Amino acid sequence: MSVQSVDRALDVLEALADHGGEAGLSEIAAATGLPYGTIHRLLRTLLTRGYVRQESDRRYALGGGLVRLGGVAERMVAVWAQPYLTRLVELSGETANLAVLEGDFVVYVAQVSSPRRLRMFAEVGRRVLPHSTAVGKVLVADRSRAEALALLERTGMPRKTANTITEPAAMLAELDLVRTRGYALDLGEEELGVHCLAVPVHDGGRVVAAMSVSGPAERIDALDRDELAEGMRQLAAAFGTELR
Amino acid sequence: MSVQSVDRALDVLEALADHGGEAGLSEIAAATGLPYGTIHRLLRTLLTRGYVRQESDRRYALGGGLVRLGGVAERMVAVWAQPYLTRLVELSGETANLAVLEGDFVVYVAQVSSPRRLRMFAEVGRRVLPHSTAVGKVLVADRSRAEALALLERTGMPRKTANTITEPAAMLAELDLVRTRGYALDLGEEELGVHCLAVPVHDGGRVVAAMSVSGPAERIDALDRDELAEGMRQLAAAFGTELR
DNA sequence: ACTGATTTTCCGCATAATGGAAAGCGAGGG
DNA sequence: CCCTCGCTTTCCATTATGCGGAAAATCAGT
Repeated sequence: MSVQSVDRALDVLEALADHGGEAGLSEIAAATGLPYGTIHRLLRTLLTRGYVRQESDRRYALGGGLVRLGGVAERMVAVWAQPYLTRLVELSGETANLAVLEGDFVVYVAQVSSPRRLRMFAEVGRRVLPHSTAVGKVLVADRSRAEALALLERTGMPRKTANTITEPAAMLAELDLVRTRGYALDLGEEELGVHCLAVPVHDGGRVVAAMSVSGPAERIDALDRDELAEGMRQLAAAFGTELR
Repeated sequence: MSVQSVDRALDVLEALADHGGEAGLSEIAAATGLPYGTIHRLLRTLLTRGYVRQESDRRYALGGGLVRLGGVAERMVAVWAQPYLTRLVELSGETANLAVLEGDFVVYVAQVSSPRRLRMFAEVGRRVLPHSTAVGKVLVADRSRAEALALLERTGMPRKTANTITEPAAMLAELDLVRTRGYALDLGEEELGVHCLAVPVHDGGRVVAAMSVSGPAERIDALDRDELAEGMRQLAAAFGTELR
C-alpha cells in the first residue's frame, strides 16, 4: 500500500528535524528503530540529492534542498487557509492570521483583514519572535520543555513593551497554561494596545501552524474568550483535516 | 548504491515544486518520465505522511509537512554560511548577507556585519520582495522567464524608491543581464543611498541562495565591481560545494 | 447519455531493497 | 605510541518489496 523505503526515508528526515536538524547515525537509529545498514543507505540517497548533508564530524544534518520545497509548500498552505480565515473574520469581526514556525522565527503566511475602519493589516511575510506573540506561544507550546527553552535562549526574549514576558521561567509557565487551556493570548506584549488570541492547527499529529485574531485591545477584550476560542478550535480542526 | 524509490519520490516532489507546487499526475509523469502506476504509488505514500496533498480536482500539491522541514533546514544553512560571510566581509569591508527565496519573498537568513561605523545591519529574518533587491534578482533569474513573470505579477512590483524597477518588461531585461553577467546590482532600488551586489550560490544544480554585500552607495560604487564579483563567485562556489 | 482524457487499481515477475554481521575509522585514555 | 571502545560504513545472500503494463474506474466536456 505504501512504499516502505520512502516511508522510512521520511522517518529519517523527521528524526533529524526532531533533533534540531542535526544527528548522528545511532541517534537516528534510536529514534526510528531501523537497522543501521538501512538508515545509512537511505542517508546516502538523501545526501546525493542535497536534502541531507554530512558534516566533518560524520554527523548528518538537514540540507539546503529542503528550503526550496518548504518555501513552495508554504505558499500552498497560505492559499488553502484563505477561506478559513475569511470565516474567522466573520466570526470575530477582527483580522485573522495564519502563522508557522520557521527556524526560530514566527512567520505570518496568510491574512484576511477585518472590515472595520480601525484594524490590523499587512502582516503577511512579517517575521517576529515567538515569545511576544500569541501565535508564537501556540507554536512553541507544541515543542518539548527542553526544545522551548533552547529556542528562548537563542532568541534572547527581547522586551517589546512593558507587558512582554522576558523571563524563561515565566514563559514556561505561560506555555503550560497554553497547553492546558488550548489557546494563547497576547495582551499587548508585542505592541501596546494590540491584543491577540491564537489556537493551534494540528494536521493529525503535531502542530503545523497557528491561527489567530488580532485587533485593538478594547475590542478583543470585549469578546467572550472561551466562546471565541471554541469557534476558532473548530475552524482550526476543519483546516487541519483538510491539510491531511 | 542509491535507493531507487526514495530517489523517485524526490523526483516527484521536485516536479511538483517546478510546477509551482501543484500538478496533475500526468504532468508529473511527463516531467519525470516515470510510469503512472509508480508515481501514483509514491504520491500515496507522501500523501499519508502529509508531504503532499490532493485537491478536490484530484490534482496533487506540496503539503504542509515540508514547511517544518524547510524551516529547520534554513537554520542549518545559516550556520554553515557564517564563515563564508565572514570572509566576504574581509574581502569587501561591507556587510555580507545570505538570502533564499521563500514563496514569493526573499528572506535574509544570515548576516555578518561590516566593521565600519556606518553600516547595514540586523537584516536577518527580514522579508522583502525580489524585484527591488540584488539578492532577489539573482534568485529570480534562475527561474524560467514564465515563472519569473508570474511571480512579478503576483507581487505587483511596488515602487520603493525613485530607482525601483516597476515594469515587468524592464525587469525581464534586467534578469537577462544578471544571467549573462553573473551578478546582480541594486542601486538604491530598495532604499535610497544603499547599494548592493549579489551573486548566486549553486549547489550543483540550481541556485539555492544568493550572497550579497550591501552598504552606503559611495563606498559600494568605489569598489571594482568585476573584481569583487569574481571574489564573491569563488566564495559562493566554495559554499555551494560545501552544501552539496 | 456518449467520448476522450486522466486517474486509480490490479497482479505476476524480477529486481531492488533488506538487515545481520563483519570491517573500518577516529577520538580519548593508559 | 598503541590499544580500546563507540560509532560508522561496507558487504552479500535472501526474499520481501516495489515495479509497471494494462485494464478498470472516474470525471469533464459535448
